[in-house]
Amino acid sequence: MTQAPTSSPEPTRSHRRKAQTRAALIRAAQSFLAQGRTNTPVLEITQAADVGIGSFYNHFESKDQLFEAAVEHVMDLLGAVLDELTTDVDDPAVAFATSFRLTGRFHRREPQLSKVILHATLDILGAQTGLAPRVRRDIQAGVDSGRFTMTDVDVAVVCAVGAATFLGQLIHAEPDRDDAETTDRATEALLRMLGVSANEARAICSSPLPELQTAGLRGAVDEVAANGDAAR
Amino acid sequence: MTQAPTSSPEPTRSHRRKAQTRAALIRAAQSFLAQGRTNTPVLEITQAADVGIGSFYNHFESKDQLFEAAVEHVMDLLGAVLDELTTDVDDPAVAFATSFRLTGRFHRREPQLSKVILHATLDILGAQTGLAPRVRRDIQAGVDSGRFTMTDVDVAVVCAVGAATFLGQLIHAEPDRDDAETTDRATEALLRMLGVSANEARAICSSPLPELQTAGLRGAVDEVAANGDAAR
DNA sequence: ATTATCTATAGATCTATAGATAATGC
DNA sequence: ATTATCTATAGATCTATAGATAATGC
Repeated sequence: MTQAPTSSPEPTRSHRRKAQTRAALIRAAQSFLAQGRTNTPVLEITQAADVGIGSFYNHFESKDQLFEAAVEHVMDLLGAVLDELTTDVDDPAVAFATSFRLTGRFHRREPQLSKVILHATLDILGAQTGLAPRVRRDIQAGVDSGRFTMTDVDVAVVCAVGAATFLGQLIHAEPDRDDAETTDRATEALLRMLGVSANEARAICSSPLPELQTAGLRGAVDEVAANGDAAR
Repeated sequence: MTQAPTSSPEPTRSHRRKAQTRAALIRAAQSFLAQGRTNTPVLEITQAADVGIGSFYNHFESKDQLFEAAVEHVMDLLGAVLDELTTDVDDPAVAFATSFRLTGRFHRREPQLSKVILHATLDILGAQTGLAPRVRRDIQAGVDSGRFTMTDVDVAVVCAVGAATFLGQLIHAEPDRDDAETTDRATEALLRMLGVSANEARAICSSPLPELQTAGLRGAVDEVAANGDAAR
């Protein structure tokens, strides 16, 4: 049991229970979202979450609002994972590559969470969290420092984020495919697109990667005590 | 009025009227799909199509089936447009670039149809029609002939189709952006990614493009006589 | 005679709340 | 005393069909 020294630790037991109910609803919503079943009745969602239907309306005004929160939660989680594993990377090319390579592996490691993101494709590009803002930051830094020769940041971001998203689709569609190898090839291609030499791109994408660890971060993002996971 | 010498010309008047009803339902479904309003009640859809609700069940078994047909219709239209304008292009790099550049312009030229595709993102990659199969064909040809040095076709397709899709999002999100210029830059970047030299990529994307004409093809794809459009 | 359309609506389904119950906080 | 939960359900909404109407095909 990782007892994370998490952000807002919800002082009272009542608060913790409320947060658990909310987290259970969000988890249930994610499982339906991952299947694209967005017209699932509220009652069915609350049953999957194992809470009374009345509790739903204590937390959310509508199903859309719940689904929105469920997507945001995954985006925040992915963002937290990427930040956790890319601190103190100075070279923008390596920073970009690391985020991209980790995201590719995330699709296989956390298929349900990945599918939540893929089913909300239209939110990815403009989101303030998740992969897109980090890709933008790294590409901008690479352009500013002259590391990248492709200077249209908007276009570069669109290509990279689109590729990351569709890469997820490919990884889900072909369960036998080697996700790491496929992802690294895509990363390499994108680095070349950005203007990194073929040799260097290959070297960057062959370098070791920090271990993708999502489980420990869930609680932190949920702002829910670790025992929330036991219910699953 | 272009009286296209279209495929199945539906001999009797009765057949033509039936096809019109179906086309009206599909057009209405597209306008809701473009807004992402997939839980719109059947009655509201039939009202938008200006047909009785009973007619819906003459043509489709469920709303999902209608939406599926509506998406397929757009994919077929885009596919027909691309084929129309890329016949007798021999160089795979030029063929790829032409399809990609035309698709980019399609987003601005036919925003509603484009949005139908973007809201069905998860269908794009695996579709048997639309951009994806053409991109795959051209990239495969380029790899086979040695025109492209990037040899992982699956990965290349994922990057290109993802970029084309998210490019559409960008073009819709920023109405003042020059769609042609933005698209050509993305195409150029992807050609470099595939292994075409920077100079050549630039030359290909600066070369003239056939005029994108979608209106004339709608009827053909609808398999509906030209007067079907008058009702709009 | 056949076929596609239309309107009206029965019955199914879903949403959102009222009111009861149980637990916590002070 | 307050707060979050629960169950039961009124009322709203939606689906899908029955049966009537109108037009075409032969």
